[in-house]
Amino acid sequence: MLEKSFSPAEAEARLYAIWESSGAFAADPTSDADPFTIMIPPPNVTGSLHIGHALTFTVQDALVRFRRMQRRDTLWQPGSDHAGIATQMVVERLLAAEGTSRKQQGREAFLDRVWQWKAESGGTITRQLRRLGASLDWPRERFTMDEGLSRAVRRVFVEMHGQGLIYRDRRLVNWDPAFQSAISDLEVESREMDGSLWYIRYPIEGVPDRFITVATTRPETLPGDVAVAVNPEDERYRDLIGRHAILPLVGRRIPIIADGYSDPEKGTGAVKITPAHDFNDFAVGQRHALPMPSILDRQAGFVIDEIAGEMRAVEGIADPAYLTRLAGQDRFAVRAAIVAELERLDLLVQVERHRNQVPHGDRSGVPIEPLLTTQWFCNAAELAKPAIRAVEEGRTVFVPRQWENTFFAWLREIEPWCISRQLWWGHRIPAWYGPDGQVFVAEDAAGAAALARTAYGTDEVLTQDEDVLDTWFSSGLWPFSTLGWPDQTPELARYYPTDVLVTAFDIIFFWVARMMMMGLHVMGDVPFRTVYIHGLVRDERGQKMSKSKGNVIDPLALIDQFGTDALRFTICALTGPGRDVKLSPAIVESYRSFVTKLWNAARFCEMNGVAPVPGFDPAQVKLPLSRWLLDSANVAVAEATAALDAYRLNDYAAACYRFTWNTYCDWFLEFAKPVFAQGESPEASEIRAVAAHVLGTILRLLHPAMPFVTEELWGAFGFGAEGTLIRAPWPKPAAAAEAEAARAELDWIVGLITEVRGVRSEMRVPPSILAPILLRDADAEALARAARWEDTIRRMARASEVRPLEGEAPAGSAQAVLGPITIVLPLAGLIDLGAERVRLEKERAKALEEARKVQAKLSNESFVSRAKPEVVEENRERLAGFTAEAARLEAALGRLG
RNA sequence: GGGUGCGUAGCUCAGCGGUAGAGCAUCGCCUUCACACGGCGGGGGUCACAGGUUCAAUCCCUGUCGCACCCA
Repeated sequence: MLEKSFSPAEAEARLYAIWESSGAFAADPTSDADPFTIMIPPPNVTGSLHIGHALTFTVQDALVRFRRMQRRDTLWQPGSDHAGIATQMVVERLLAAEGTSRKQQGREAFLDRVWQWKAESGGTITRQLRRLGASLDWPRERFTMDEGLSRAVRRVFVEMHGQGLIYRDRRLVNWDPAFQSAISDLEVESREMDGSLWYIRYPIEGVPDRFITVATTRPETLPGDVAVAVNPEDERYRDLIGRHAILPLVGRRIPIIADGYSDPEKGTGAVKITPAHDFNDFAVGQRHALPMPSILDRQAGFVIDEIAGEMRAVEGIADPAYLTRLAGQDRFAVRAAIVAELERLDLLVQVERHRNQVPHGDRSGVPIEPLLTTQWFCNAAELAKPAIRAVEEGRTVFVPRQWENTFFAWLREIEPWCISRQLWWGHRIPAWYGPDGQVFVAEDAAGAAALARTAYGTDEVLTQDEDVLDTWFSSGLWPFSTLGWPDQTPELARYYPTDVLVTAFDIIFFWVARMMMMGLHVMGDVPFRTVYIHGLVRDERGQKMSKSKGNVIDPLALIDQFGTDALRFTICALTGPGRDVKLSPAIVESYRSFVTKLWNAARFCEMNGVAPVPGFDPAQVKLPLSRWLLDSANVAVAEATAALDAYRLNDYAAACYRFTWNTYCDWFLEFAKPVFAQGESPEASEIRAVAAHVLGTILRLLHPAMPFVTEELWGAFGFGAEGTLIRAPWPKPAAAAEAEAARAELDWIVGLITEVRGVRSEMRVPPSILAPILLRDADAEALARAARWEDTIRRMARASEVRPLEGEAPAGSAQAVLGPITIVLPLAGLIDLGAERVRLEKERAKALEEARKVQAKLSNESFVSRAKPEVVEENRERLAGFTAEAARLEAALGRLG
């Protein structure tokens, strides 16, 4: 016997263990079934399961379970990435708490410590994914720093270096002073800040008392200025072009140049140019072949080494000793000092309050400093071309389609990708330097040594590049490195390209684009055929969840409270393509009712002897009720399948919900009750068999969304051994015999019951009072149906009997119109005849209003002549229907007296 | 500033040329032997606004307003 209620916690742990230990999640490379592959977007090894994970992994698991049931050889590849910066931060914090540091420990000891941390704490999210029911092929779990994946990284690096797609360059990069590492454009977020715009006047060389005033948000970079730029069209400054200004505080002469970058409308129309500390200025500097002295170091402290030689004292304008004293100070202290000195020298014209966008490191949270350094770059523009083409040609398709524009927009104007990071945790760059600085790129030290021997003719001491690669470099290889590449494994041949990548839009640039570029370059084919982009999880007010807002919802807390199935079904029900999901505990609680409803329906079945019948053939059923249910189930199966095929999880959930609750529970089981009450009869045994069959269909349909409760019921009913629903075949529609007739009959019964219930409820007849149902103007077929279903009608419509009306309707009856029939409910003394008159008049008015609208349409000459004939015909029928209904209601009113 | 998406019942959303729908919430009745995490019934919408196309517009087009997000 099923327990009175479902206990999620107990069932989840038990069933997951059965699935996992029985190998139910395992892909089978030797299978001859069609493969279906999803690569997990590898979560950070430092991560723990948050609600966004719950969304994306629920979607993935639902798709995987669906395809597995469709007999596909399913590989859902698990794993995590090493999260260079995040992980290094975590371990550095640990060291700090122990009173030591990364630098004190040294590289090797530090890396040992990170691996130790990973072993102890790194598996959090993989444990949590099991609670979500995720059916990942765990024995295949990979980590981006695994030896195999590291080998793939080295191989790709070496190959691409050989092809000129990876190179060293001295460029301006986004420098994170907190991490003291370069970061990529994507790891920078601009934040709007309250700042100031400082107007500073620079004296013009050789023109006493003439100044040019520049406006800047970053006065601290002034010592690095190498020019003042004005727009060539700007009349105000035309005569100054070609002259020189004297750089305040420094004393160096800098040219006044003409460049379109300078916007006459902004500030004063004259801008200071600091190529080593601003991306726009860097471009100007390149155009005009200007020097690029740096005045900030890796800690964003002030340094004068590169300008010291050109500092000179100029009376009232520059004093080298002042700048020298500032050396070593932080950029913000230097800003204050420089502003103060300019003010003292009367070179500060004014200060305006100014809102500006300040780039910040997305992880460190500190302002980013553009810094001129030598780094490794990847020629992303070149790699982007095949990726763009693949999407243009539909070899990879985004769902929903509009995200392709986002993808294109970013790839079409992509900058070189800075792939080196000044960190220790990550894939060390496979480049070695000879004594003269010559670089040798090889997969290992021996390979580099061989190259060096060829170059030098002797064995020289080589030192490996200190830096590591951007984590996304290894993540970009994920779809094939996890399958064994560079080895040509059976898995690689079978599962690449993968079928679908599931992720949120915020990761299109970071990861999707990089996998596309790397996959096409290395494998010569797209990494996935479909990219399904889902929304983000928000709170019930639509706000993005964040720790600082305090509105985060912990998925594990929801699971503890309501069960995994409730959370998963909620997510499915709310996940339309590209739609954000607004989640709250209350909504999960309300969907838990559905889990409970399913459980109770099954329990009711069990109590009534419903059990799977071996060899049951749906095509052989005779009763209209059986045929109607099977036909309805076919519709549900078709809807659910189509919705999952189209990644419409919400439609899938709704189709299952509707069929289970509104059809199976509300009508079918109610209709079945009188039959079950008969005990043993051929009729009852057919209904029991059909009930079991369709319950099995429901369990299979719902399994991708609610794996645990469905699996539990599957086992309890003996549809299969415990834990085998996960591998049961996905249901297919199977035509029910004479479904049309069955549907007509059941629809009529449903209509009759609904009408009677409505009248009784509106006339406030208590359910305890039974009243006859008298049918006026009913034809033989209707009367036969009423007779066949009398028990059911009596039960569900609170009727004492159902029979044709003979003679006149008893005085004081309530009436309702059902097609050509008028339903008469003799309730003299029980109802308020005035209220009944009002009710009937309202009904009649409604029918007349509808008839009037349709009539108006049909009276329109151009409608009749220009609309499609079937639409015109349809409206003629509607008019006839409403007119007849109004007439019957009119007659009913007449009978009221 | 450029782009994308969205404004439909109190809330969350579906519909997308011809009858405006669901879930939740709400109201009324019902402790009927699966389920009160329930059953039955009801109310509730000038489909943001203004033009246009069309026999017909919530749906297509244009513009306006509002909200959200992305990029600069």
